Amino acid sequence: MNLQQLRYIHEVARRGLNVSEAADALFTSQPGVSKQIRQLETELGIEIFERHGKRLVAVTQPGRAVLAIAERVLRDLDNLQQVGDEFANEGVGSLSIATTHTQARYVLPSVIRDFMRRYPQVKLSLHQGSPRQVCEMVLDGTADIAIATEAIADYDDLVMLPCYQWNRCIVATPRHPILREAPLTLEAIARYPLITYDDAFTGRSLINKAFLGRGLKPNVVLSAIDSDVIKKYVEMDLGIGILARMAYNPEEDRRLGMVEASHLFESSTTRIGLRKRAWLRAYIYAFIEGFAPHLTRRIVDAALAGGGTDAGL
Amino acid sequence: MNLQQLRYIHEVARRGLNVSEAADALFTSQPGVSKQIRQLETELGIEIFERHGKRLVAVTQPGRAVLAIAERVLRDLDNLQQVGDEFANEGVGSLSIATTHTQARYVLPSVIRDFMRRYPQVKLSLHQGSPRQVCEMVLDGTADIAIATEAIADYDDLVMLPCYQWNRCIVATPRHPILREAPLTLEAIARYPLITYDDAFTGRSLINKAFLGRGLKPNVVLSAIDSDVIKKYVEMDLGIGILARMAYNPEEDRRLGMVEASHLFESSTTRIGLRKRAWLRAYIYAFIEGFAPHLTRRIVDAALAGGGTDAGL
DNA sequence: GACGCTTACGTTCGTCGTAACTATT
DNA sequence: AATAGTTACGACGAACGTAAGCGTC
Repeated sequence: MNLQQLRYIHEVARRGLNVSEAADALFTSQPGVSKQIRQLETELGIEIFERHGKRLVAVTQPGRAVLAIAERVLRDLDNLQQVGDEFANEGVGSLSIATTHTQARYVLPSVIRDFMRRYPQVKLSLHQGSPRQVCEMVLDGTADIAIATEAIADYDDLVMLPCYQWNRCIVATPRHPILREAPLTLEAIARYPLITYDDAFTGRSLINKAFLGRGLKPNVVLSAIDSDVIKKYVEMDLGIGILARMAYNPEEDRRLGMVEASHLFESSTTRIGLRKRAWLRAYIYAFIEGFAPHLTRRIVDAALAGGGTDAGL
Repeated sequence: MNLQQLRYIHEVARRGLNVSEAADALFTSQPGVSKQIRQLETELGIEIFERHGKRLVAVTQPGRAVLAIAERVLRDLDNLQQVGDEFANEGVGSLSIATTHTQARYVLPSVIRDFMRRYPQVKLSLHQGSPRQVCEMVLDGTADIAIATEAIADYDDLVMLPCYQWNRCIVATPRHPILREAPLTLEAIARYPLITYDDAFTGRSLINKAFLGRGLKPNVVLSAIDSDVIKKYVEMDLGIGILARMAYNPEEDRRLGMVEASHLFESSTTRIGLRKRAWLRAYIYAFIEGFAPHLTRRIVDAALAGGGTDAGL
């Protein structure tokens, strides 16, 4: 048994049981991969892949178990490399963050500025995507950490740590009557054309839920995946906007009026997502703590090791 | 990086940093081990071991991290082998149980009889030891599962699953006055010479606690590690015995009188201990469920994966 | 007939073990 | 002086790549 064999079966499984493709991806020859796989199967005394004649057509039941363990081993090898990098060159390295627009634009800038000041030698990269994409980037190693609000619970191999809670506000053109409603109600909001986030983004699900709970059918005329688009169209008076509170800045957004709407919606929790059992470089812990001060190294470690999710909050 | 290297550093660390000894244990040459370790260190870019001249004297800080991960990888390789064995030969294999006297003698016999009937092809072995030894047998792979009551909480790499609760009784010669005390009190018990379990065995800690809680100083004239010894000396009227309730059998123990004492002591919980993230053969799940019916495969798997300990009960 | 996996074979690279050497206690 | 680890070197074996063969779609 050796590591190559584990890499091979993993890649073959990942590539839809196509050995040739896997071989290419691993920069080696197809017969080599084929042979190593058979060898592993012989050694373990089981078939990992089901074959129709010569073609691989499925993963057997023991194969699934083997693949699951193999994957864990490969992740751990990654972790070993990480440990090496960490100590060989403390403070030097890279940090890849996958996140959504709202976080990247309105929440992270100050955190990142502080982080870059403290770790000038860390190459930071920011990948933007949907909450789902963001999680998958972490799973496949493209990113080290994910930051998002939605759709982020259903990955077995991710640990999700709550960072902060936030709620929404209503924005409209400065003299819009909605700004003078007191008290502000969902019914009042539902009377106007609405502009807000796309489904699956930035807590949109809780917006839907609130209206649904009162039997209201909001007239969403435009759904965007980012706050800036929403603001732009609200400025043009296409409708009123439901915006994440942190996306409104009285100085920048002088052309918009704003009223708090926290009492109308459940608050959303933004979370950090990490690969389970990952080994993190020291500066990653620092970044996390910079973003969510209650997430100390101790707490993060505990969550990474066990399954305990909602530590803190 | 390869698996040998991980095996080497693990064995060297385990053997007190003695490379020659590790080489012997791994049936290979000392220079080979030495070289592979250096190679791994070079590849990772760190020192795993601290050297004084040529001698290894300590594990460095990164070394600790590396060793921890390496160990996990090696365990996973073990698991792979297990998966192979399981599917290659379902129902054939071995099961090694590490436990203490009380369990082996009074609780397990019926469980094991049923198990052997159902899995005649499984070679069963029973290892007896102190609770601490029992846990260590599981950690180093000598045993698959540990069953014990005491001192079983403080191993990070073990998952402990509660199986059943039990309490104590008092045994004495048939006409002993303690048998007629009503209600039975700790004060009454403390008046007589006592025979009970050794510290660190069979819930002794809770016996101490009960007396201490009432400010009593029991006169323990003999502490044994097994129930049979206790009974024997109680028969000889050297004192009265505090015994695990399940160790008294009215038919076998006709020469002893017994009274319940559950109301005097906290009840103890006997637990099964498993290595975290172990891959278990199907019959092991069956054995566990035979012993503690609430510990279904689902529950055991959940506990093995995460850290969640006291599932059930 | 095109694509995809396996078998066969020669080359290469890596690992292992022996022996000689050096450092530590 | 003895014990323990490193360096050096030669031999073996395992893995790889190329080329040809066979099955499946």
